[in-house]
Amino acid sequence: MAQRKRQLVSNELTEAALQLLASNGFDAVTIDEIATAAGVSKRTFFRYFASKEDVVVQFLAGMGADMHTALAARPAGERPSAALRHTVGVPIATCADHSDRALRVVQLILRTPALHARFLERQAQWRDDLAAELAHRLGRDPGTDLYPRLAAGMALTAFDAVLHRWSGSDGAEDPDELIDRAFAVIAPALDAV
Amino acid sequence: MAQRKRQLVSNELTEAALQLLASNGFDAVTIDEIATAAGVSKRTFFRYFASKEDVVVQFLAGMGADMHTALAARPAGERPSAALRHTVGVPIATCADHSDRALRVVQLILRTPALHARFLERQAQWRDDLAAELAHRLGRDPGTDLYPRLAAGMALTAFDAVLHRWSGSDGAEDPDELIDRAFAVIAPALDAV
DNA sequence: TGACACCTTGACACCGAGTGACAGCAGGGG
DNA sequence: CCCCTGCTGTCACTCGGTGTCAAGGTGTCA
Repeated sequence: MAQRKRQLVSNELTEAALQLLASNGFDAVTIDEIATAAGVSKRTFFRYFASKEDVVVQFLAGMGADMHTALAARPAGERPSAALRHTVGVPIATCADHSDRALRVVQLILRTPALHARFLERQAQWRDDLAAELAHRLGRDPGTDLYPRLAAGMALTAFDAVLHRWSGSDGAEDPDELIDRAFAVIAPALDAV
Repeated sequence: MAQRKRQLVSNELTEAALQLLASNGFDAVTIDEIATAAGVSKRTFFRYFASKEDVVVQFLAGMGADMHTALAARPAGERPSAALRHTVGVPIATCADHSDRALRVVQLILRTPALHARFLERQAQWRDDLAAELAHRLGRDPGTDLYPRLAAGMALTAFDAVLHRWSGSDGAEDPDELIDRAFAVIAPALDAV
């Protein structure tokens, strides 16, 4: 009961925030306005989201965990380029599925410096997680070997480039094809011993 | 005359900020404290720096421009891996030269989420600049070709990994050797047609 | 049904980052 | 000597974010 109500209020808040921020710009909207639009108080907003950026970036919250589990689930002997391509494919597929909303959110993030910074911070966290998983997967020591961190960074660089192009083309370009082209570029480095 | 005084106040502010932030932590120091320590008012602080993060991150301000000009100065026929390795070598050399101060600043940035986010934002700007220069250099169209953005991203991934290791080892590891090892990993992708 | 505990909420006060406006104070040139 | 310019401190203000407290709804047990 209480859980469902919490989820309801959270959705209401996210809905109001996304609509207001996307149409008026990030800085022109105050948290009081978002909260009022959702029918709650400013104090309640901060009981659901840690910051103004959070209500937007949390939209991409599960992606990190999704990628980590996706990488862990790949067959053991698979080449790193293939494993990472499927890993990065997970959040991209999520975007493509909800392309209407995801596109608006991504464009808002990439165009707003404060949001972009938070997004990059989250990506850095993803990179650390993927690097740890890769090191474990390949039996490499992350303390002395640069490869895991570099490989995870390259995969996320590809992810970022694809996202950038996808948002720049207003969703016209096919994300899956873009990933394939990006991984064709970085694969030689990922698979070289 | 006025210019020299401006520079003097700016240095005073940076000095006070770096010392206070490094010893007390980013969140525990207010701008009033920094300004008072430098002998000016809070309002004057904001006439020199746009934000609390800025006073730390601006320490790395020139690096972006330095890398851009360094890349533009490389011989035309040089392989991308070699050109980018020298490009990334510039800010690393700057760090190594002022290793005492640079190390403290980098460690502060990597350990403080707000600073890390701003730093990543700045790196993203560098990547855009380097990608544009690379595209111009190689005669590629950045509108359709993913390579320039990916190559710049990989080079900065290497930069980031090196910085991380350098700061994690308290400056014990040799940055130049770390870059060489990192570029040995990513070079196959940079130089593949 | 009533009493109790628990959770959520709004109201209020508060702090710190950041900005706009204004007045005062230096120095440099006429 | 005066005026113009640039820098500065003060003040008042907005907004993001947090701690506290009292009030209201809900579920449980007797």
